Amino acid sequence: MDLSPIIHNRLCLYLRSLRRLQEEDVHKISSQGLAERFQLSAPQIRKDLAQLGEFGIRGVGYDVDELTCRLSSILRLDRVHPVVMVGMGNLGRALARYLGFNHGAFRVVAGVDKDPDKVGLQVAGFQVRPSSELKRVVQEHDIEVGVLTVPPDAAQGNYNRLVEAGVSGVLNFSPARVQAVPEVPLKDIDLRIYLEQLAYFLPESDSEKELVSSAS
Amino acid sequence: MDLSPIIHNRLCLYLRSLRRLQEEDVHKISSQGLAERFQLSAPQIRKDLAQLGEFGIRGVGYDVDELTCRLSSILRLDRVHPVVMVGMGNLGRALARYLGFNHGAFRVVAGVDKDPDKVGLQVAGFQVRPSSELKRVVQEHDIEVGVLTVPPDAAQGNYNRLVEAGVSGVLNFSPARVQAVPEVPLKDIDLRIYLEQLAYFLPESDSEKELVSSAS
DNA sequence: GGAAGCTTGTGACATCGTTCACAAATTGCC
DNA sequence: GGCAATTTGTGAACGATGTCACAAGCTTCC
Repeated sequence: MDLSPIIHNRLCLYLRSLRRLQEEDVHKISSQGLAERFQLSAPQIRKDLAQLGEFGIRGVGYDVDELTCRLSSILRLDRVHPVVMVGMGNLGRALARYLGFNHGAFRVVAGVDKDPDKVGLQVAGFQVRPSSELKRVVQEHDIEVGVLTVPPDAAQGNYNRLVEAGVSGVLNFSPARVQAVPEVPLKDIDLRIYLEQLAYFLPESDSEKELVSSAS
Repeated sequence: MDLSPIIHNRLCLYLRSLRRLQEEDVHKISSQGLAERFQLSAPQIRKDLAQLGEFGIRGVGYDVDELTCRLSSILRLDRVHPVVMVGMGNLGRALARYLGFNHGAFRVVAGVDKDPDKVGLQVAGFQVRPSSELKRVVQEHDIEVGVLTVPPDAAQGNYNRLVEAGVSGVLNFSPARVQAVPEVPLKDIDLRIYLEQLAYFLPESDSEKELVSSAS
C-alpha cells in the first residue's frame, strides 16, 4: 500500500477524531457525522477510507472501535514508538514535554546533549545523557525515532550518528538541509515557514515599519 | 494575486535560497543554478516566478538582489512584523528564542502569561507581562502576530483576546481546534503530525511492543 | 416480504499541479 | 552583422487531487 502524504495526513486527522469519539463513548458514526463534527468533507472521508478496504456498512456507517483499530494499524500508530531527543536546549526540552504529553503512539524516553552542563538534567521523566552514549541509549531503549533539536551546523553530524546508532527515522527541527540515506527517512520541519505563510495574509506593510536587514 | 499555499511555500524556499546567495555575494543565477544548488526543479522555479511577472532576462538568468527584493515584497517579508507569544511555558519560551533567532522578517518583542510566577521572567530580550495587559502590549509594540502556546482548553479564549487586542494573524501551536473570524487568519500547527508521518515509514511493529492505550 | 430511508463505495468529471519541449530573447564570439 | 550558446517564459500533455451523483446494500417498519 502506498499512501500519498496528503491522504496520510487526513487519515491521521480521522484517527484523532475517532479517538475523541471513543472517549465520548460513541460507537457508530457515519461519514456525514464525522464531517459535521470535525469540519471535514464526507465524500472525501469515504473515498479515503475506501482506498484502504471496506470498513463501513451501507445504511449504517462505521464502527468507531473497529475503524480506530484498522486505521491505527495501517498508520502504524497502534504500538508505542520510543523516541530520543538529540540536543536538549530550549527547544529540545520543550518538545520532549510537548510530544511526550498525551500522545499514545510516541514516547520520549531519552535525551542526549553534548554540553556537560545539560547532562544529568531531569526532563519529562528521563535524565539527559551525554551525546557520546547515544548508541548505547538507543539500544537500551529500543529507540526507533530520533528528534534533532541541535544547532544547524550540528544537524548533519547528529543525523549520521543516529543512523549509526540504529534508529529507523529522524525528525529534524533545525533549519538546515540534511542529506539522508534512504533506509532512514528524514523529515525536515522548519517552523519559520508558518510565520511566513501567515505574513502573506497580513495587511500591506506601512512604509514606517523597519526594513528587514537582508533585503537590499 | 492569489497564491496557492503550495506555491507560496516554494516561493519562501526560493527566497531563503536567494538570501543565502546574497550572503555569498552571488549576483546572477539561472533557474538551473538555483535548482542544482538547492535541490529544486528548474522548470518549476521558472513557472512559479513567471506567474508573478517577468523577473529574469533570457540568456542571462535572474538578478539575485532584484529577485530577492521582489519576492520579499510579494511575500510581505520585506518589513519587520512584531510578534507576541501568548503562554510562556516551555514551548512558548523555546519558540520565542527559536523564532526570534536569526529571522529577519519576524521579531518576538513580547510575551504574556496568566501565571504570576512567569510574569517578570526575562526571555529572549523581553520581560513576560501578565495576560491582563495583552491589549496594552499589542498596542505598545504595534504587534501584528500572536503565537498561541497555551494549553488546549485556553486556546480559543486567547485567540479571541488576540483578535480583541488587534492583531492581524495568529499561529496556534496548541493541539486544539480554534474557531477563527475571517479578518484574523489562524494557522494551526500540530507538531504531532510529523511524528505520525514518520511512523508510517517505520518498520512493521513487533508484536512484543507495548500497545497504545486507546487502541481497543 | 416489500417499500422507504439511510449510508457506503465508486465511477465520471472538473480542478489543480507538474513536467516537458520549444519558441523568444539575450549574450558573446568571429 | 551573423551564428552559436544560453536561458527565460509558455503552451501542451500528463498525472494527481477533489467533487459529485448514484447504484448497491443494509435496516426499519408495516
